[in-house]
Amino acid sequence: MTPRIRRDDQHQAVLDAIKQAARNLMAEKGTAGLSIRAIARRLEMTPPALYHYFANLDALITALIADAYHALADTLEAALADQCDLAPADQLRLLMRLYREWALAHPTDFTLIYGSPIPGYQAPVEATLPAARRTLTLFATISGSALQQGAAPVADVPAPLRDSLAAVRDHEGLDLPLGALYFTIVGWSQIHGLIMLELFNHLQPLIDDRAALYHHAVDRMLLSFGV
Amino acid sequence: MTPRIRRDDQHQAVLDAIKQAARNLMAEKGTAGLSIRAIARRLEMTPPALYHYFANLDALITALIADAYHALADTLEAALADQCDLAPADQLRLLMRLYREWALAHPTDFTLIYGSPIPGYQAPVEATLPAARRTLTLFATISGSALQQGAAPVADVPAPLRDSLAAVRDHEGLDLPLGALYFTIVGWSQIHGLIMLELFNHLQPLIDDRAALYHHAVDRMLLSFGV
DNA sequence: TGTACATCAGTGAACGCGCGTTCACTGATGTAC
DNA sequence: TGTACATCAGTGAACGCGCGTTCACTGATGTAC
Repeated sequence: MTPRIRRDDQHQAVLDAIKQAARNLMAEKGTAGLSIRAIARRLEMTPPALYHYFANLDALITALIADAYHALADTLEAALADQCDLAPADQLRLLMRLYREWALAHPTDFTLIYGSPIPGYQAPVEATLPAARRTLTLFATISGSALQQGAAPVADVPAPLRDSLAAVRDHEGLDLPLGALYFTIVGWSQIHGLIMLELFNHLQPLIDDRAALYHHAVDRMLLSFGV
Repeated sequence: MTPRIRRDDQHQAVLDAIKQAARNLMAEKGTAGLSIRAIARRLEMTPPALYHYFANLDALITALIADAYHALADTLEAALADQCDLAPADQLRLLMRLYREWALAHPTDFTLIYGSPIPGYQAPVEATLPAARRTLTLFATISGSALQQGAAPVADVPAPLRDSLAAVRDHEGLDLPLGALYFTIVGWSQIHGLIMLELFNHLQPLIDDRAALYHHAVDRMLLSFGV
């Protein structure tokens, strides 16, 4: 028995409980539900007790954002690890389907990371960017494989984008043609639009079968890149 | 002189001032700046005075949302009216460029209508949907012309979407092939994704020349539909 | 093993703040005859 | 044109609420010798 560790475990358990309570509150009342006092109430603690776990409300939000990015990346990576015998193009298709499904299954977390900025909160980039990049590099890696096997050659990269894309590639240590990265960012942005509109109920008055819309849009987008 | 009208004008002027103050506050502090008391403070009125102009805070927000939709549609319509001699495909390109430019020039309004729902506020659909549809039908109309003149035939519409699309077409009284409406919704959603990511600063760490990214993505998307 | 001490988790009271909304009211503007 | 009345805009006080954060504190848990 190493008591020191037991105390740390306890600390970690309460910390997790706080974050979970915060997530539940957000799911129920949106980002406005995110308050020190509301969380304390739910956990039957007093508000000041939370300050043993987070320096302040912003630190809590930052942790939730990082968690959400990681949860998304974990889900996608785990699902893909099970399917590594699939053809790269199908892996890509799967990835994009899972991206949407995660967003719809975790609207709160998805809104937290990709929705409007929370009023009065400014995310410290260094704390969240690495977590955010995980999903992007996963997309990029699979895209690279898929494009290599595609019928068409990798798309030409517009000149004004080359430097930025090369910087990202080098920073992430990716071994990919720039065209694959270009495709990744454009493709990801485009499917992202469908998801955001669906998540915020702008497609609901237009289309009943939004899954079909999404899947056809994905297929069409892949096709346009020769995947 | 018809005094009755002068009083109405006065009323309208104050009403406009309230909405403008609300927009300014939102631009400065985000949606959290939207409060009866803050607006009253800025206009050097007392908070209860605002209740002569709006039943409550929600009604004010609803008005702002409807205004934003109309402002966007007005801008696009006006710009296109000046360019009706342009080839339809170029009109479409222009429209998409203007859509992004309006979003970036009016981040507050754009976030209000397309960003995360405001906590505790539920938009009454009947008050905002018609305004929202103006932009969509504009896209659809131009798309229809562009596709008619395109090299490729109009895209096949996936079966699960046909009923929904036909319902929209009939409801809006549009005289278009369903393929044009399908293209409109997919295309609009996709460019919407690029804009949302840029607006919320998710592209900034990746791409410097985001206008180039957007314009190339638009061209590529149009190409994939044979425009 | 026992004891003195440090660390940590949590409490309860309090701070100052901003919020939406209501109410009874005053005074000005417009209307009807 | 003049007067009685209705309508409207705005005030000031008050309601009850929730918020983040600080502070001095108690009591338990773990550590060092």
